[in-house]
Amino acid sequence: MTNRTRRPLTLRDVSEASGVSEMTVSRVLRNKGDVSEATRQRVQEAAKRLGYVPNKIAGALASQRVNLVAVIIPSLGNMVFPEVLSGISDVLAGTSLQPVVGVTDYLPEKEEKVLFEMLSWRPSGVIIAGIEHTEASRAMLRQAGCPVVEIMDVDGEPVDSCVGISHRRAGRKMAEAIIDAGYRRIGFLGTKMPLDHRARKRFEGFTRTLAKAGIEIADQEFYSGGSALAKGREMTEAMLKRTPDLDFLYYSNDMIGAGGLLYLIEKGIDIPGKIGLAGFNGVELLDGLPRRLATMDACRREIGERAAQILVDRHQGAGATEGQTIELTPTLDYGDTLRRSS
Amino acid sequence: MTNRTRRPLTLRDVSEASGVSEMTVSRVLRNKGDVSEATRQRVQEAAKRLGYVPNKIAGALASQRVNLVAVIIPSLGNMVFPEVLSGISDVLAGTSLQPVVGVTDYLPEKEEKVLFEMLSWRPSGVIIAGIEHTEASRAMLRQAGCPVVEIMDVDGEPVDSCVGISHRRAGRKMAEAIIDAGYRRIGFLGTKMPLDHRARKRFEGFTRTLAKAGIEIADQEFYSGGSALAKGREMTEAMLKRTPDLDFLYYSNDMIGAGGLLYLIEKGIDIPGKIGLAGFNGVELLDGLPRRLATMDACRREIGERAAQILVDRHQGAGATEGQTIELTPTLDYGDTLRRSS
DNA sequence: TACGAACTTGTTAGACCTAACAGAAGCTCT
DNA sequence: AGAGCTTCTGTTAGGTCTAACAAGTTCGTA
Repeated sequence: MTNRTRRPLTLRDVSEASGVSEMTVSRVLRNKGDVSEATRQRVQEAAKRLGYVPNKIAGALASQRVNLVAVIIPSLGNMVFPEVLSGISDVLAGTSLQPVVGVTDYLPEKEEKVLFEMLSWRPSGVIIAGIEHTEASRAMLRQAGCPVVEIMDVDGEPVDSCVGISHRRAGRKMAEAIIDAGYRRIGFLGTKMPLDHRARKRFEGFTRTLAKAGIEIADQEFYSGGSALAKGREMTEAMLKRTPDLDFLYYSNDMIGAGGLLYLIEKGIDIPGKIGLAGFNGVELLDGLPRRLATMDACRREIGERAAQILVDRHQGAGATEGQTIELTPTLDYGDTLRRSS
Repeated sequence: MTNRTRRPLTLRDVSEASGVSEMTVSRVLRNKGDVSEATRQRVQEAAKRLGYVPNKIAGALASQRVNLVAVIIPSLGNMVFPEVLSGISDVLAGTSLQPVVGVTDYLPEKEEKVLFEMLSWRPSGVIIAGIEHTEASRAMLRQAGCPVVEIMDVDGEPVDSCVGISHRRAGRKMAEAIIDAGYRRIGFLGTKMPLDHRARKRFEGFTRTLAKAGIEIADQEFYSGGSALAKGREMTEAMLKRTPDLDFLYYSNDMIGAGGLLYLIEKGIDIPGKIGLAGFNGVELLDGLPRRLATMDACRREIGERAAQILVDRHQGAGATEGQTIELTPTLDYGDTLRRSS
């Protein structure tokens, strides 16, 4: 049906095929400006017949508009960022904006590279995870000439706008709930990632609050690599062997928490009586476990939505405020593994 | 430090700042062509000082080269596609090519839209999940003027190249293993997704092979939405209540399989003696379960790598063959939930 | 000294599209 | 009839960069 030429089609081909100027074809294809119904029909028919696909490269250069939003996140390998992404996509779906994602693997140098790469496409906005960046990255963001939204975390100085939760506060809140429930011998299990600032801040908020109550972390262990679920299991076993009198385990993410939970259930240990557990993130996965792990929802979807909405508003020029910070409040879910204080 | 002008910088700004022509600046910035060391230094210094970020839009238009690879997948919401993606990224990381991903949500119309969108950026290659597409999508792929690799599935007629496994064969292989192990009353649990062709093909291969051995699926149930782990649990419970004499459950994916496994362990049922279980995909998650679910690895990472490699080869023009199909062979992992035949 | 090669830089002409304006044709209203 | 609209289409001039070629410079050598 469609002809099999190798030369890519241009507006000119469509204009010749339909006997009007390139400009008119452009107007039809973008639904912009007045074109008579008859002409519109003819042009559309020709474009479809030829299989013409507009060249956005040229369009973007000419119009100085690239309806792309750069979304820069550390990883796709756990459920947290895909969920943020889906919040973003949903909001952008109703607009002319389109997300393009880049992954940094939690490496600042890679973030710098990805950011540079992205900015060289002159996007209409940037959504970037975290509030800690290299000085070069911050300079690029400042110079970008488009709205920038830093997400996930609000503990720090954003370049422009910011949507997230306070991880320090989240750590604090969890510590308070644990203390109120009467637990005293507390172990911490987390990832060995000095560059995961959010995990670090939660840990800081957590330990600081315990310290104020005169409690010190009784044991801690960090892992890297491998299946999080398996690691949670192994680390829990190891830690309880080492420090058998622990009465609470706080995991830096739900996945390792789930591993620990499964291990303890298997061992027939009384949860949350003899030992309490909590994770972080509120991943959907937890719904299917034999018992629901206590966790704290990080508002991931909403973060994505709000961040995207900021860009949409500012794109439309609607007196949208520059530099606003939106702090969301994570909710604590006691699940079945954390005693209630009362 | 950097000046805070709103007007975006161009080559001209750098050329004026360093006193050479735009062309020379371009050469320095792309590391192409001979430029004296002295000039190179001066230009680089100026570019850095101004904070210049090249405009790829213009570059791509002028050079007729866009080093982007469109990667089109149905979803980011389970572990399978991120793993394919990471295979792709790893291979492309060593080249000038860069992946850009689009998500279709298993919707053919959305696939068409995403594909159109992607092609309008004139990518250097397309990697697209699945081998079933609308006629319009197939036409676009044929016309794309760049290499196309369809991935995950080889049961069908690819437009160009193809890397994947045969899901029919995978279903058959699993059925054979189950029959060999002596199971006879078999239940199937899957997703309610008429558009997930790969799951459908596995199911077909599975039932057909059972039929040849004179066995019919004793019960089946399909779900949609919700936490897969929880669904697996619920469906397993419901099915065993309805059809208590089942001696095997085949799940269309590992996540619901894991849910079923946890449920059965909880009930203290003898696995794989009284009842056997198997899933599909070989997700890393399974490593952390109390028992390892039988599964079949779908070679996801390797599929991503091979697909990317094809594009790289063809991009380099290396007498790379057009239209090749690479069929990988999934391996059956008996885990702890499927008796061995011998 | 003149010639060619090697190296370095500049000039010109696009790549394909859109913004802005210009012009033609038809209409309404006084 | 002519002014003033509206509706439709075309023309021109970019947007920013790169390919291809042209031209200058330096150097070694016959």
